Amino acid sequence: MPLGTTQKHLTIGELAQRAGVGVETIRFYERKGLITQPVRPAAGYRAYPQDVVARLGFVHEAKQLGFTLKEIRNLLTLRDSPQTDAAAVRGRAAAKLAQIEDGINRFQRMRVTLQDLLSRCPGSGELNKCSIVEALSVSAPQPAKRRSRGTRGFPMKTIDLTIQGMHCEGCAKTIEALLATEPGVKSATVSYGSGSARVLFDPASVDLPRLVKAVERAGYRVPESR
Amino acid sequence: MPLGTTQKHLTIGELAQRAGVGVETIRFYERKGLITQPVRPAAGYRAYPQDVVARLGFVHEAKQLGFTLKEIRNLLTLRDSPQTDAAAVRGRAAAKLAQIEDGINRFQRMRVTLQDLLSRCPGSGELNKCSIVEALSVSAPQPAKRRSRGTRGFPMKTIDLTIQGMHCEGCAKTIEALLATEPGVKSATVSYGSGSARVLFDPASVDLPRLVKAVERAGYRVPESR
DNA sequence: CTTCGGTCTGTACTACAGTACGGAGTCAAG
DNA sequence: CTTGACTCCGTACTGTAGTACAGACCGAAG
Repeated sequence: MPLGTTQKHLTIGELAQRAGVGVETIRFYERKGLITQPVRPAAGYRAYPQDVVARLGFVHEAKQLGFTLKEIRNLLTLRDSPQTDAAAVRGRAAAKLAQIEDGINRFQRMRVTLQDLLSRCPGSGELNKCSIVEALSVSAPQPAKRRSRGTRGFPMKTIDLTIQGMHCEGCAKTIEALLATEPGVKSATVSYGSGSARVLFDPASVDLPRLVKAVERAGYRVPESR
Repeated sequence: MPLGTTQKHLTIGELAQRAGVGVETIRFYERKGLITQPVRPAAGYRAYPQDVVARLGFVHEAKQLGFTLKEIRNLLTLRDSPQTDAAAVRGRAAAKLAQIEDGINRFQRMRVTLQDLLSRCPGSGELNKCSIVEALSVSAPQPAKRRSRGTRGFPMKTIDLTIQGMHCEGCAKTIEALLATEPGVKSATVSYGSGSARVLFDPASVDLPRLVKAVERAGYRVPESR
């Protein structure tokens, strides 16, 4: 048995091991107020009660959900005080959800643009023919601030299109990217195996014949069945 | 007219204005190697040719696509040398796309968990009845290191699963997110209209019965056809 | 000729989540 | 009683993308 009287207490190293983090991290969390300074019986060595392991588990889980350490500290403070109402915690979680959804939307926009650029860039050859360099070189920097979001509320629908003429997963990827660039299309997945495309779109603004034409222009066939 | 002989050259302030960034930012980019030190005719003042505006536009656009400044510097270096092949740029863009898709998946997993927690937490009342606090308090930290990347090279395949019991697009979204959290699943799209899920997965690591079970646990039926 | 704004350099600071290190002290086992 | 592992504290450093500021210098207009 190490120090800390019985097995009722843990040294910082033991705690770190059980919590799956580094020793330095625990002291860092202490500085940040996530865990309180434990009692120090033996010559200044920290002696932790076991429930701190669970506390660190809480920190770990909350981190997985995207909470920052500062937010986790607040969450823990709420949890520690018995008169806290669940609504307080719920509110924090809802706010974090909103943040995450914002993040997803930002990423999704990048993804669509990149897919589009990739689909139009030849695999090799002269640089100035590459859509990527070209698109980025479009100099349209705003001297003033620009704000213009929108697209809240989602009456999104899904549709499947049969596609003929694909000969590998690569073709599927190409069509996917191509569809994603069309106005009104939120996302598109194409399966080579089943020879079909699934498109998530806004029925108010999408132009179906246009989508079909775009796919056909790329060298594939879209039978008019649906 | 300010200094810099004619309007052929810009002072740092003018450049900053046209590019829509701060003066400090331009000098910061210079330190980072994104733009080269311009000539200094008048008493050490930087005099920029106009094409630097476009260069800063490139930086701005690339940032929007998620490239870091370091990556943008490499992109610019490629663009600056005439013998660069488009494949080099394409490769960078493809890598960034993969990173972004990773990010989307991570966020999506957070989103699902948070939505789930929120749906089960009462709007108010005693804290210990709140699913959020409860779920986070589950102490299951790994004592050992967990490393298990891999997944480079992509023998990804697509599969369609029939799903019964959905009653709106919301159900589809739920299943989508749920599938995305399973190991080996790269992405999943579910169509309420056609009652099926399309899963992009790594055949080497995915556990199909596990996926089916996950969907069934959520209250839907998956006929064993395929 | 003075003043006001712009520019110069270098360093320090922000947020985020840790990691690393030096030098000292301590614990338990051989 | 020595050795090796552990712990202490404080500070400095990582990477990302800037922002802020001090003190000096410069150019043009009143």
